[in-house]
Amino acid sequence: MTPKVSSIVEGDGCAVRMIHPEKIQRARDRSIDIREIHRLTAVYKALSDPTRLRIITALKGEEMCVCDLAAFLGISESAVSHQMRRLKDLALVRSRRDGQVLYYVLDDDHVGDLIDLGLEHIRE
Amino acid sequence: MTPKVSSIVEGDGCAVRMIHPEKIQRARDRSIDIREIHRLTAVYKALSDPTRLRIITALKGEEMCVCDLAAFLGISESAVSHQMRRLKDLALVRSRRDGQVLYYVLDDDHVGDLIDLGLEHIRE
DNA sequence: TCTATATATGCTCATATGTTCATATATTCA
DNA sequence: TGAATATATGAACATATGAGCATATATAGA
Repeated sequence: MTPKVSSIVEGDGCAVRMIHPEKIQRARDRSIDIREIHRLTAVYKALSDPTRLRIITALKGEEMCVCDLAAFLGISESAVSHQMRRLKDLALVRSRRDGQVLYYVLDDDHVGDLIDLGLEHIRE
Repeated sequence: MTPKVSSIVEGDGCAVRMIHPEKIQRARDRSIDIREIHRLTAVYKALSDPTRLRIITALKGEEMCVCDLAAFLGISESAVSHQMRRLKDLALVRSRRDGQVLYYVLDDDHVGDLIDLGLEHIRE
């Protein structure tokens, strides 16, 4: 099969080369809304850092406070706090205050599931 | 419940503050091997960029070549090629050559599952 | 109110990342 | 073999990111 190049000219005047216009059209048809793409990448980004991933796997078991997470991870409490803020902004964790201590928990089972599925992938 | 701070001194001579030593121990007990952590973060990192995520969702439907992906995404073929290399290094895609054209496919159903689960998470 | 403790925040720096441009490689066809 | 096409690669650059330090806020207890 010899593919034939078809070129179209876009609105901005730039020629765009495409070999299979129908494939491109189908890709557009099944594409996910760009806002969802960005929210999705934000979630994966949260899981894409070793520190954050270790935090999340730790929280998969039970709630923990900043101080204990810092001891578990071997990094400063400030660094943990920065990461917790990110995770909180993404609604992956939520906190519960008991006196001076903030306990963090996973906000959602999906997060744990994502990690389990990822593990399954790399272990196969 | 008033937590009591216990401090231990680590091998390097630094005092580490911990409120719940038993929580830290349990977190250690259930912790994932650090090598797996890094492989896992690499996979999530692959999904954490809008361009790559759109590439993967496009390939969820059918195989596509660099040229068509570039047209679909609206970015240069070089940029696509760089990303395909990353995805290939992570074994998320594989390629099939037909003449001058390289067709990429998802190498693994898990990747698609990861995305579906992520979508479920953000849509709930 | 004053002090101690637990966590958060702003700033900064080193490093990582994504894209572009120019160039290289690989394949097809004349 | 030489030209054209499809993709890959390397260097450069702008931006993003994670962590540390200093400082701020919040809560508890004296």
